[in-house]
Amino acid sequence: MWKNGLINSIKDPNLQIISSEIAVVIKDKYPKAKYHFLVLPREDISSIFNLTREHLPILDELRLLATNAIEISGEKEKHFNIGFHAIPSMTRLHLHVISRDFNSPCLKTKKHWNSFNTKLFLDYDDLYKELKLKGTIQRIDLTLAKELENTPLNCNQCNFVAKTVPNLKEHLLKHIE
DNA sequence: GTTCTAGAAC
DNA sequence: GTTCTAGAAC
Repeated sequence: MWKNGLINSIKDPNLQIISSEIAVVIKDKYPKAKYHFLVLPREDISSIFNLTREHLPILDELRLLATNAIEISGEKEKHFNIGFHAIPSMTRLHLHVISRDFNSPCLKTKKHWNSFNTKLFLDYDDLYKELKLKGTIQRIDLTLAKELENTPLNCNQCNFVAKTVPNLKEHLLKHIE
């Protein structure tokens, strides 16, 4: 089943960037930017909705490995989005670590873009705070989710609004030196 | 999550 | 006529 793809990827040493006793960093199979890593716990936590306060130390570890992976890439951490999808498709909790260029042939749809550039993307710090405060992560409202998926294609680096996905991708190239 | 592709949009 | 999006996949 495709939903289990990530769990198989963890086991493949060829895909691993770095790992610890607690978690593993792999390259996303379909990277949506120049750098796109996933940080997954070894513990079988299926998604953000299964998290409790007991897992806060694991989140700390995921965040630490995210920083390590970025260091290996040679880029600056401020050029990355670090967080979780509010509506994950694949099982096994995974922290996205993605460079803000979004320059990749695998970025193809409006939903792809909006999943990283609207409230469909939960910043690590915000999720961490919610978990600490409430002890659980609230599921996003389905109607709101649909609205967010259909948000106009706003550039993440200026106030340009693209008409189509190819139009956005062409525009994003201007922000790359 | 992706692939495929019908038909909408241009 | 070509580009682009969006829904089914048994």
